[in-house]
Amino acid sequence: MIEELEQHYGYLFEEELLHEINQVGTFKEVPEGYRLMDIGEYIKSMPLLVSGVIKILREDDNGDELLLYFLERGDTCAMTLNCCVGTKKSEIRAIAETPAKLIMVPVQKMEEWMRKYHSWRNFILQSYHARLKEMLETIDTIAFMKMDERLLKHLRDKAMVKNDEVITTTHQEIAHDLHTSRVVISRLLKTLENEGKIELGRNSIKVIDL
Amino acid sequence: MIEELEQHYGYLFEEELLHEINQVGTFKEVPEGYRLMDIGEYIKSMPLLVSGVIKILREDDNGDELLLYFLERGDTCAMTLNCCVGTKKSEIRAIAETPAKLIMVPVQKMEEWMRKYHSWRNFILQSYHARLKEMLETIDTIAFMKMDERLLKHLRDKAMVKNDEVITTTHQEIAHDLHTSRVVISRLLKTLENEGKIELGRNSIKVIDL
DNA sequence: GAGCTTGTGTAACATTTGTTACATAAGGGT
DNA sequence: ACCCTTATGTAACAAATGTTACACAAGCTC
Repeated sequence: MIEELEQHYGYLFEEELLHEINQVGTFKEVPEGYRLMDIGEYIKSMPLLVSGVIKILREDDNGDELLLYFLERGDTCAMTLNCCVGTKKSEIRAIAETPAKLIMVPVQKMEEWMRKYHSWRNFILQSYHARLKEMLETIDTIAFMKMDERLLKHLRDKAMVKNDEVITTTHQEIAHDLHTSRVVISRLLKTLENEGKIELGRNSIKVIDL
Repeated sequence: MIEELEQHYGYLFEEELLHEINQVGTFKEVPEGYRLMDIGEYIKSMPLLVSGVIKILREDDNGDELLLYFLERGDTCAMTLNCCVGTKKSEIRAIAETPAKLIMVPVQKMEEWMRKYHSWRNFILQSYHARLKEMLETIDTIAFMKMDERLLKHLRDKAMVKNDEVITTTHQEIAHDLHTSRVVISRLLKTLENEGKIELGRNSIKVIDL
């Protein structure tokens, strides 16, 4: 595991902290679609994302879902950070959007490292900062944008994190992520295609002007 | 200032930290409607709210507004916390919803106290936690609820923080907070009144079943 | 190729929300 | 009392989004 650590977090953390992480952390490799965390589950460890993309979802009481944001390499889940202060249950669902590699660190170390390592404190604060900004962006999106704009943004975001202009997905899945119906998505996608912004195929969407 | 501090933060912070806050902090008292912070403004100090209610707003490029949440006594603004790590410009607007008293602490102390005081670390993490939860609730509200539900929730929230079942406001102001039009609010309010959930007056709304 | 499942296209309609326009009321100032 | 500003009520219509229903196509299995 030490190589993965050095490679992706070496520039962030002190030698000593890297050593500690290496000692108590466990390496985890998950396939696409793997559910890393679900709403109401107890959080026992926090993930440091080494590679891959994780999508973070919110669900209401009726089972309606909404995509909050994507996590990429170097990110950690801020909701997990809360474990050591407030509720220990997850408020969100985390699904591997691509195959992913993670280092899982026991949450008990959080506070100890906060005291000992300047770089860890910074990392945690940075993470909170990043997550709050992403939440703000999510709010902007759902509060101020109409569905066609949200859809196009979603496609671009997805193409971005996957690093591929061709997205492999179904209209149904997009509808879930954006919390609307499949018919609405099909309709809007067709419009976007007519406008020359995307090209539609079965199980695939090519985003033209990224 | 020391009495205010003792009274509202005494149970939270160590004696020594209280002393430091008292030394470097400045006391601030603002009237209702006072704009404490605006989007794009530079953040030089973080507020510890002693009394009153602050409303936190988001605005998009077109000047459309949306109420994010209310801050109450004992809260601080998590967006301010970011100042010492990321951007130094505010992402949000903060308006005094009631007359309010605050202690303003220079942001430079943040990191120093994070190192020195266990209670400060906890306070900061707790604040982030609370803010993230509030952001999630805001997202739930705008993503999953229809306007009539949002409106009723808003009225109840407002009655709650103001500690008064009679809300003094205009339809126009509510429309701004919920990012919709005055006509829509008037319409829905009238429906709520017919359902016996509220009583309407000029410049006032009485919430029946809190 | 027949039969199945899954994904997509589209029409017709319902509901929700937003917009425009105007009437009227409430209260303040003179 | 009269004028003015601000707040509210309501109708009529427009636009966006959600729902239901169904046709058909693509790919898979047998």
